[in-house]
Amino acid sequence: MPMLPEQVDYLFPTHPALEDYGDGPMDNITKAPPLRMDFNFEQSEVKPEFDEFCPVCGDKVSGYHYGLLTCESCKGFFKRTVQNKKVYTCIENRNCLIDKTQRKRCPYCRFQKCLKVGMKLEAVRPDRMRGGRNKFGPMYKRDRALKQQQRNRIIASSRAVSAPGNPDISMAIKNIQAAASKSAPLYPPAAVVIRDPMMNNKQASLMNLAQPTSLVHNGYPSGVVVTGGPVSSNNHHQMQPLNYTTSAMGHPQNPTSSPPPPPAAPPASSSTSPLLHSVKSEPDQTPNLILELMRSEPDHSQLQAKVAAFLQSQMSLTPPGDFFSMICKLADQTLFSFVDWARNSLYFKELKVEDQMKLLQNSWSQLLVFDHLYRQSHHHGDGILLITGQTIDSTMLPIGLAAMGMGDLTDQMVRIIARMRDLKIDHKEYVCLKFLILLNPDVNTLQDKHIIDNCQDRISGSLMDYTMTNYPGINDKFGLMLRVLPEIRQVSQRGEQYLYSRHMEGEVPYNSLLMEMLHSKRK
DNA sequence: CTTCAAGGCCAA
DNA sequence: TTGGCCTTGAAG
Repeated sequence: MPMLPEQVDYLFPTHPALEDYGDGPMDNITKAPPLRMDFNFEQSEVKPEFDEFCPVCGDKVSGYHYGLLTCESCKGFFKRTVQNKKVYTCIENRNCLIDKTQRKRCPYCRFQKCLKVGMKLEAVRPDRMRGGRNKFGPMYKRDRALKQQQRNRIIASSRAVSAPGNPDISMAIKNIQAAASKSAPLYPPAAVVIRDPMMNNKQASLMNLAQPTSLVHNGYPSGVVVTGGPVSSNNHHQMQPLNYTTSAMGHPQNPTSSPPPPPAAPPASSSTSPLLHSVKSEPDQTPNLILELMRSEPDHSQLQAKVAAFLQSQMSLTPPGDFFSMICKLADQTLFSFVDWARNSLYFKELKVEDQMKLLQNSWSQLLVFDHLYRQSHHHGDGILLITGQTIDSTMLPIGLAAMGMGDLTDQMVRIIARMRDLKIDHKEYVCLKFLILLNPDVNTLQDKHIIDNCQDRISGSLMDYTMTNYPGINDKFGLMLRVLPEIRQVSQRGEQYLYSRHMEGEVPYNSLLMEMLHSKRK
């Protein structure tokens, strides 16, 4: 058990279970802007209230109870426990999972979790007086205001991250979510930031390491460095191996992007493949379909700068050294960019909203993993390269993974990166594979499965043409690339498990698209 | 007056 | 014992 915080002493000095109280993050409550998938972005005042989930068990929140938003049952449980000075014991290892279905199983762990998420003992009245208000009233009010503020901030940032010509990602998500809310109830985003005191030191040092020494600092106060923006193209040398480029036809959205990378194999060899000539665009031996797919690509420099700027804006809102929260926020922003990308991309944008929703729910984590691993496969320096262009110390990342029996997840990712590197997957292939991940015809109950089937075939065909033409030296590159995808899927599924575990421990920082996606599948 | 977070009640 | 619903009463 973590150390007792000083606050507990005056909170409830007489409670018999006191020595077991967790690290009650009393003042940590809720850096948690709700961002429901079916949230009304335009009219956020319509009903933002309690559209959240209990941080203890995930049930629906009924209001503020004893310091924070909880469900009715945990409110009652907490009240009974404190009023009656109940002492529970755990018959397991004091780490029982508390969720809506299992919360009755172990009152010991349930109460510990109540304390851990920040329910306040002193809000239970010793005199049992009814009605009225207590000293937490103003706090609830502040919290409400803070949530609203955060909500607005997220809306703003999601808009900022979206592509210049298509600024309304909110609308996209709203549309998609409207469909989702009919079918799949969404699960509990945590309302509370729980910091792991055991981790703070390591995390703090990690954040220090996160500053890429070679990048310009731009005068920001801490941590985040904005790189690779439209006017600082000389600062993103770390991204150069990424081959983030549009095709030779010159995409209008990418006026500042770096020059196209030479294919690993000489394009001249393509002339030996006369069968494919009819689908080739002459200048770079790329099938027209792939050039079309490339048009949907966001401008990387802008995306990088915007995500980095968002991260910077979040630094002040995140407890210092809370590395995990920052990574979640980073993933969240990346996810926003993927939703926006999908929404505006060839084929996908023509699909029914219900199908779009299902495809995104199926693929979001794979897209995140694939994007991340692709980036690493082109990164040859030390550490892990983030979408912002920063690098972090890779030795610090498996924190928590090993403890959850996922230590080999890192190994698996390293292996996949090595394979991707061997295969020399370039940016056009990356884009094709992204589409293949997104447009998965095997997702259940798709209305337009045949269309998606057809898209898969066309993209696969073009990708095969492209690899055979441009990488004749790599035997069956196409087939080998496709064989990476199941592994990506496996990693993403385990990643979701990991995220879910952290979430159930109340450690995922804020209600986010990330959490909504995570829960949309679990139902 | 309304709001809403306390405590209370009681069927399951 | 649980948890959904009810009653209360100070704050605004």
